[in-house]
Amino acid sequence: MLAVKGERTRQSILEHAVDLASLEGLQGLTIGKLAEQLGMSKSGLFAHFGSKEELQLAVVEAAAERYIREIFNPALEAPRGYERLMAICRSWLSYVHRGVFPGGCFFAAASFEFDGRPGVVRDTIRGLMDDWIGALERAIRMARDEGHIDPGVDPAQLAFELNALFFGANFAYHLRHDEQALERAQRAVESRLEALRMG
Amino acid sequence: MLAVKGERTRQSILEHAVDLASLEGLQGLTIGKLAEQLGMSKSGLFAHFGSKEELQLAVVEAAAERYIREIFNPALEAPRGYERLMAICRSWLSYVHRGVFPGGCFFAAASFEFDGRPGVVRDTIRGLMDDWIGALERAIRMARDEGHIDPGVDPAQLAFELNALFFGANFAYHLRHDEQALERAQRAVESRLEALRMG
DNA sequence: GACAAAAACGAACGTTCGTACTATTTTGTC
DNA sequence: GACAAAATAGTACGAACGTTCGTTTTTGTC
Repeated sequence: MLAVKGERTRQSILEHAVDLASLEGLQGLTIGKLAEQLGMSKSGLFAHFGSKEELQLAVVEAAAERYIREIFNPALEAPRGYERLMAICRSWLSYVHRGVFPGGCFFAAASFEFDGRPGVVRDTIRGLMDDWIGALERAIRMARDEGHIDPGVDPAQLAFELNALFFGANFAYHLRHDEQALERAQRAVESRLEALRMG
Repeated sequence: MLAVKGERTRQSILEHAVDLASLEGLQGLTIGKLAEQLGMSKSGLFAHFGSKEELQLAVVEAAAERYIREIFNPALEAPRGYERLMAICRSWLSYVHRGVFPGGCFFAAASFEFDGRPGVVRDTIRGLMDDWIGALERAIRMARDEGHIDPGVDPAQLAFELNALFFGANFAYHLRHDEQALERAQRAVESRLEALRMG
């Protein structure tokens, strides 16, 4: 339990705001609606952030924390190398299946929402996505350096492909209600990685 | 030139609206902003559609026409089978590169924007995406039936993977400004298809 | 060129948006 | 329990939203 009440309230606002934004988008996320759903006044909520843009930034940060907690950290328990790389992939697909964000992957949605709107929010999202792809590349490089996969593999290329499969799975699962989407992605990931496997 | 003036105006509104929506989203597309950019009155523009939702639906339809015209039809000139399948893939990636929609692929953005919002707009987008994936599957089936690729291929699986690569390319190219994104996608598509090729 | 129909306009509606203030309540500390 | 500080509420604002309606302009037909 945090020391001050303000910080506690702020966190619970953000948890709810992340869920709402994953459904309605960061633009569709509105201070009035958020305050109403939380049973507090617009101005009281507003005071925690000072502007809509600051709220959006805080929401993006909170979503990133949830993302790391739910996808990345669990996978770090797997031993570095091939296993961990595979654990990250499985973790990603299970994260969609578990419905960590009610509207599907927050960052896939935010990426497409903001890719054409210059500003701080866009820059933050881009930075986080760069971090994510970078982390994926690092996991690939580790697997390569441990001698688990073909040394000729291009980490950036493979990270691109894996991430594409994740986004594609999220799309098919959430928009098309394709129940097999996650299995399809899993199958594609496995056959791609198995083909690179060594030893 | 169309017979009636109304229809001409409607079309030019929609062409502009599609561009605007690809940048700001279908929700961010606003009647006032659109009217201002076109130098006409809000009410005059509004009268063409009767409601915001009808405008959104018309915009989605107009975007679909552009999509088919720019991606699909050109690829139909290639002979059916492996060549046409590859032509569709190339066409898709070049469509992103040519900037057919200023904010990146309209349907990738619309899919992620509306996947959590029930309603007619969402249903329409979903139907169009089903059509698109269906068309991709058909092209794959043709290539298979012509004996150009491995007869054991699962069209739905391969269509899923190709589409994922397209969306992934759009994401990396537009949000991350990864200039190599399209080449990466091209490379992934080619190696996936070449591995299936026969004869 | 007359004239009905179609298209575009201008002004206003009620609502909601983000934001700014001031007052009130709640909190943590001594 | 007093008391300053922090948190929340209340009210109001100008702007923008989608929408309605009556008027004016433009169009196509005879």
